Amino acid sequence: MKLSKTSMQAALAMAFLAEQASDQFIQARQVGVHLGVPTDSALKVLQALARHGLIQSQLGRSGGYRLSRPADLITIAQVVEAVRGPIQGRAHLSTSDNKLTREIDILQGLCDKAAITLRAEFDRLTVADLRRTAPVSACVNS
Amino acid sequence: MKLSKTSMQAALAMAFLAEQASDQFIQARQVGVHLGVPTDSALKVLQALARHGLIQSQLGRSGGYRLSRPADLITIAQVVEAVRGPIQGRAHLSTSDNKLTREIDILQGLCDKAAITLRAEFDRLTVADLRRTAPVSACVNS
DNA sequence: GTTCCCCTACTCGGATACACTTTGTCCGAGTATGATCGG
DNA sequence: CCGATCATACTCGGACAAAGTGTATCCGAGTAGGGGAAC
Repeated sequence: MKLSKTSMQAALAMAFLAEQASDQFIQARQVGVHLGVPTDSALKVLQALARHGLIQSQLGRSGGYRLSRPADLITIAQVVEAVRGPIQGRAHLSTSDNKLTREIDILQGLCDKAAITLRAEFDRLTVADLRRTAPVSACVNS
Repeated sequence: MKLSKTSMQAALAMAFLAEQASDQFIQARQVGVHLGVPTDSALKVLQALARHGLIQSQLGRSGGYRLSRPADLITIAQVVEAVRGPIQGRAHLSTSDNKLTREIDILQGLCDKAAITLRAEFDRLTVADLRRTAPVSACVNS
């Protein structure tokens, strides 16, 4: 399984916001500097996260972004789904007039099941876990 | 999780070869017709499967392809890895000079773990299972 | 009848063009804060 | 001293170009089997 660049940026941005005071708004510019990406790119990610309610945005002169709830209540699965859409199984093949529907259905079912397993895996890790210094394997394993 | 078009074609081609007599060579043309794709496309898939030893190829006038071992000894994971490369976790982000290495490592570990889980899921289903008429959920669940 | 040669049908492997997804960048519009100006 | 107005700094949302990945198609080269001709 691979995490796209955008997903990584989203997770790292969330970790960055988690470091700040909970009542302070952080500007997209600062997030971009921290991630080493242009402000526009950071903005895209932050906007997606805000649309899904993971962070709050403040308009105006002293605006910015902050977490909408404690970091340990936000899972990586939620972050990834905010920027990549729902984690779900898909079997890419035009279900043409062939009689292969049975095999395709079986493979589709396999994809669905794998997606559920995958999402559960990503749900075990929270944004707060990204801040811990100790190896996180135990958390994922538990 | 999603299965690419190529992966689906590979799995369906394997299921098709599993239907044939075990000592009979099937031409790429026939596989293509069965899948509803051009012969060239089927050829690409079959060549990849042959390179990884999942099927045997016979050159010459009456050549073709056949399974190299019983269908119940070939898992979907092996088929997918033959055409898509190994199933492994990757965190797409340039590990620049930032001090984000800890967070990136944690996310990379999560990807690796997810990939292992995913591969195990795909290893539970064999090519022979694609031929069964009953729903295969039980197999995947067990 | 036997042997040699050629012809055909197929696979092999790379190369190339196309399509789709992902990524990066830009622009106009809207909003809240602070400063300024007039009463 | 107080309130209205303007300038500023930020977000919002869409649109668009660029890059990467996956997909489809084509071509020349090589190989095994069968048919035909010569002996």
